[in-house]
Amino acid sequence: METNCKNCPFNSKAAAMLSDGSFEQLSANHLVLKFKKGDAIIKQGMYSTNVVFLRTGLAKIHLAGPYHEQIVKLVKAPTYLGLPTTFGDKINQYSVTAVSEVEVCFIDVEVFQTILNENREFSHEIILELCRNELESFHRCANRTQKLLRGNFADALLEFSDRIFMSDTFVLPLSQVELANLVDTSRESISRLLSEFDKDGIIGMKGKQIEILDKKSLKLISQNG
Amino acid sequence: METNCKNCPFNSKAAAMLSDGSFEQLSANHLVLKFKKGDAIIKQGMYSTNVVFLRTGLAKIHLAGPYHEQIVKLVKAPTYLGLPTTFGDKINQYSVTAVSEVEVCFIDVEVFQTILNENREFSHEIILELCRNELESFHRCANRTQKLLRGNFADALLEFSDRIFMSDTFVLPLSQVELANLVDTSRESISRLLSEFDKDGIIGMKGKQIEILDKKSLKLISQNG
DNA sequence: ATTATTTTGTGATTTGCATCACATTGTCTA
DNA sequence: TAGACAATGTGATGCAAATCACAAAATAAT
Repeated sequence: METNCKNCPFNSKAAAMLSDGSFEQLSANHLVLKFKKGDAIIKQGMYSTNVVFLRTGLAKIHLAGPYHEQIVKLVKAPTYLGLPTTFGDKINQYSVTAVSEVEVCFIDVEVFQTILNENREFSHEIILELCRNELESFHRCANRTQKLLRGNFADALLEFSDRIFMSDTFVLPLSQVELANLVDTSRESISRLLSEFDKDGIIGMKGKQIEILDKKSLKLISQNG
Repeated sequence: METNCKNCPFNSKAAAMLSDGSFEQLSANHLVLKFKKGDAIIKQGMYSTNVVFLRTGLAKIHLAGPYHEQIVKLVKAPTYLGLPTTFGDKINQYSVTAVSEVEVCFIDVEVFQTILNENREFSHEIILELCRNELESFHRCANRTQKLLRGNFADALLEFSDRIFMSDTFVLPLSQVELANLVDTSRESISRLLSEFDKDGIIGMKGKQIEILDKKSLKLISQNG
């Protein structure tokens, strides 16, 4: 019943593709910007006519939920952001905020559209990426709602380790409040859980520096309560 | 903070488009089938090389969650189904089951691909539809996890009434177990909630026949606890 | 029709986690 | 280098909803 990266049928390619053929037309028409940790890259509710390509760094996708801000996911370069909003009514439907130093390209939708029209491979990759996102969303949502807190938080840690940083040691990229909004709990529960995992020798923690000591256990916790 | 259809920037078009220009090439290459309520149209884990177009009827998209089957959403014709799986490794990543009598077209991916390549408008519409789905997913997930049970169930009833049946009276398309799996609760809670809403005059209920008597209240419940 | 089997209704009990309420530490800034 | 403000740690309490445990309907099967 468990869902993880191994089950995922896709690997990201669309992002890397642009460096291939159609890069030239693009490079003349994009704007590269740097953002600092905490800066807003895309703001929900704002008008925008750009697609954003995250070149380097980490960002969080978040949106206003009924009661509090919801962090949908943490994304890592390279990836496209803001497609849904720019193709729609051009009002951003979610926010994206830099979580580390970040480099992004702002690409005008018209230009992006043109490339999409003229490059079948590219548009195919974009479709793939969107399909992948949809599936990911389904599974993420099913997990979040069915699993207990411990499992969800274990998942978050595993994702940081395996997908985001690809290392057993990393600095927590989010505050406890943000972690709570990512995993759908209270800040206090995150605090308690971190202490607990640390005490149980599952992770080592000094400040925001984390080391995954017992990935086996984490995976077990992910599967059970 | 509330998210509902009014906030949704998109309206479904891609599905209807095929009847336009590129319908001919398609009609020679598709297979129309009928399914009865309860029949599996797409089965998670099965190999498939078809895109499915739901022509008429209702279907549920569902997948194996960590602990029980999760109903992602109820969909209504016309819509495409199974894109993510057919574009990926051709293993269905979710199931789709008929919830009413249903007519579907099975379209070979190759053919679908060709149309996509040769028809920019169509491929654009597909991209739009996928973007729309992604946003919908985000919001749905944020709501499900943040709202209390009453709010979520109120939403489900409102969605049936406003989006699926477009009428204040309808027959519940799902069993209580299914409703529970859609709204992330236990079957018992659904039963209690239905009784409660009935007792409070918010809905009228005889068997599975439902009438929304007080939509105002339902919307209030949706917003608060 | 009559039995079997799946759905539904409703109480009693348990529990995971939010919430409240502070103490403590860490981080900016003037 | 204070002083201020934000981020964290941790206990005590409360509550929404799951779970357990059946009875009663409703459907399906024979």
